[in-house]
Amino acid sequence: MEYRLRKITQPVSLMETSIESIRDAIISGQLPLGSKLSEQRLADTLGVSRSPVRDALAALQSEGLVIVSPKRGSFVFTPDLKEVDDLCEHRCILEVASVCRALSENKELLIKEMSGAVAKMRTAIKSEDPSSYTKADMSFHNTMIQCGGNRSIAASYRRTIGPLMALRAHLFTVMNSTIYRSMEEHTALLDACEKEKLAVVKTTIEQHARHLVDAYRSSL
Amino acid sequence: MEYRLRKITQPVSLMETSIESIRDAIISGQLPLGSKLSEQRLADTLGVSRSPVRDALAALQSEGLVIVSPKRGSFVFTPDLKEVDDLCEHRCILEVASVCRALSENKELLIKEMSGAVAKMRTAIKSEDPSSYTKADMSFHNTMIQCGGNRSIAASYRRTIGPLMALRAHLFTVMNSTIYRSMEEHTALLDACEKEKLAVVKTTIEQHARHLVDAYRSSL
DNA sequence: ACGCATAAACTACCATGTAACATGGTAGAG
DNA sequence: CTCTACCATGTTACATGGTAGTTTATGCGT
Repeated sequence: MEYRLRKITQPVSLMETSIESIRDAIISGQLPLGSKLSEQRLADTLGVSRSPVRDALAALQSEGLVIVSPKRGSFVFTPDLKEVDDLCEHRCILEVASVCRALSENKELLIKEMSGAVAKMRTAIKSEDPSSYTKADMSFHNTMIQCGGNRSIAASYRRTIGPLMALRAHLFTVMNSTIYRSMEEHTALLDACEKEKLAVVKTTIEQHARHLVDAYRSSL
Repeated sequence: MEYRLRKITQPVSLMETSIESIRDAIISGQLPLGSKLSEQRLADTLGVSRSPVRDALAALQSEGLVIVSPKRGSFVFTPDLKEVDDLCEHRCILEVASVCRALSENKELLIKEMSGAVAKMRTAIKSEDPSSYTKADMSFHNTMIQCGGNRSIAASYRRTIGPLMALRAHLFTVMNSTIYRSMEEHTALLDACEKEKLAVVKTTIEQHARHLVDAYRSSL
């Protein structure tokens, strides 16, 4: 007999939900860069005590989304150009390495997932849904990392991509005008992967990342 | 008017001290892999309350040295072979990328610092001081990362190298027999950097990292 | 002796209290 | 007007107690 009962979802800790909440608020741009984050105010807003909020802020600090200044307060990160550049270079390195490994060990899955993400991006553009496009974009890049099969790199990528996603949201008006170029680069990257042209893969990824730096520079 | 007063160094937070303490105990092998870490016991041992210990364990979890299992307890990490392999591959990628950038932008400093570390290693071997050798080894590798000049990569490297250092300590009896080979590889790497033979740099770093995986595999 | 239920011990999670520290404004002395 | 000390306020670092979930020990019946 099979019971039609929903599996009991183990109650996630308040700290986890706090992390999600605050991270989403930062990445979505709801909390502006550099804005102050008071433990007490966040706790009141989220309806929990200061402890899980405090733990969450510490975790988000290790993700680079928050900087806590001892005895002074916590703030949403505010990168300078050098930091954005560093983040993008780091991201490129991880993506290129992962894709290379994925192509040699997991090519079918990689192509399949990338194609799916590209399709979703296409429909998002046709229906003019920037939010869907962003989601598909993130899953496209996550696919490259996941198919690489290296958990250490995947964990590092998660901790590195947060600030870039937040920046992307904050620069969205700028990025929006370049959405077609972004689309083209994704398809070019998929094509290069299918044909296993590693050099093209590398330059395409680097080009793709450079545009975020350019956008940030021009926004200053 | 100039006051002849020494600037007051603000006392480091208890959390920082706790992190250092616990990390050192893990990396030095004082706390065996997989051993249980009770907040209460650590707090009693360190003479502080549970709060800074809790914060420290959370931070060490993000470094990969500790895993906390909700409501069950915290434990020193216990990697399987795949994880060690992933860590080493990740490390190689970061080191190779950093050295390439360092060679093109900061070569003099890189060579100078690497030479210094190699010299220290040499004297450590002559005086049969494994502890000094390990320190010099770590500063050798840190130099490669620091001279790369990418802070994002440096932060990621810090979070990745911890478990490998701990493993190294736990495998020390095995590693000890290969200390001469390790020494040779470091000098070979320095030589390749001086001559800017990037391909040699890459293969040497990969070879160097592989030995840790091999040592761990043979210890199972 | 063995399986099972129950209790006890242990754990981290969370709430809250306290005190030290940082900062900005303001009144008073010069 | 300027400079200084004081004070009010806001913030975190840390301590501590309660609670709920997990593991281990224990006792009981078979």
